[in-house]
Amino acid sequence: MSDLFKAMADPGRLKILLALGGQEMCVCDLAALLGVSESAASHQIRILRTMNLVKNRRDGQVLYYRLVDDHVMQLADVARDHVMELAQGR
Amino acid sequence: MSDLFKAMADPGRLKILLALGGQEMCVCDLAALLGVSESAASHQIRILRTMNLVKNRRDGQVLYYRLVDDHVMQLADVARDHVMELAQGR
DNA sequence: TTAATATATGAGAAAATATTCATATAAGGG
DNA sequence: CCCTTATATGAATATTTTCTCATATATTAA
Repeated sequence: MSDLFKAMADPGRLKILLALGGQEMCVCDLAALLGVSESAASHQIRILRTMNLVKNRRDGQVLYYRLVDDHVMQLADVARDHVMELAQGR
Repeated sequence: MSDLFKAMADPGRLKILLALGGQEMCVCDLAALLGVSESAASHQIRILRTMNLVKNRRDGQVLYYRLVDDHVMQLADVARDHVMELAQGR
């Protein structure tokens, strides 16, 4: 379980996951989204792949990534609630 | 949001949080639970305190820690589901 | 088959995190 | 008061993680 949270614990990886909740994206899109090199984006998405949070589909030269299931979005929803409630309380 | 996941991304901190879901515990209990020094446990719980995941109550010399709200347990439940489903699928 | 593009990966440098050890604070008991 | 216990914290070290750069693989186009 802590590995799952670790996968979501990096701001870049979390951005990737949230983006993939809305649509498929390739590595180059993700690199642009994060403002990092494609190599760095590839290293990050490899972690998400290794942990079975995302899977891909090849279309020609391009690999399109998406979430494997809905748990990531559920986790994000709860986390958002938590953060919003904290922000309220001050 | 990624900070919240980061707090839960360390196996020791996650153990602490899960334990505190069931009952209040002091630092020395937590150190024993994790099998680490009380100093190390204190450093870890400070992170959880700083991130507003736990709060404490003093009773004499002892500080009893507990979760601030139910979000942590909700996150743990979803994470558990995810991990179990993965384990099924192979 | 060669060249070009997209992605993956290994090795090492750089950055972040955890642990240990020493010391500090806070409370209670003699 | 001093002593003990519980916890906190700072600094240094140890460990882990992320990024960069070079190179490898896969696919398509020429």
